[in-house]
Amino acid sequence: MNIYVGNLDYSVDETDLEGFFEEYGTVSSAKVITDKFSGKSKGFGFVEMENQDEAQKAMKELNGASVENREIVVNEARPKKDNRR
DNA sequence: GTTGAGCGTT
Repeated sequence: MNIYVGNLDYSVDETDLEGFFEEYGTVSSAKVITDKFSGKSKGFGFVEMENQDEAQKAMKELNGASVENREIVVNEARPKKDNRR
């Protein structure tokens, strides 16, 4: 299961992301997208979970969750190669 | 500051 996490605060990194999702299941990988030139976070990231069941539960629980004064958005990720900017 | 690469680049 590939999960998109948006509206992240810039202070949130992939370690934090993984921590959030680990509470609901096994995280195979977590990533926060950062601008390669400026090094700034783009404010979104991705989490991959092995168990789809847990992934959905995590999405449900974490979507709209407040972290660092922001409400994060969690849903299934889009295909990477098909639509990237 | 919202869907992952990277060249040049922000």
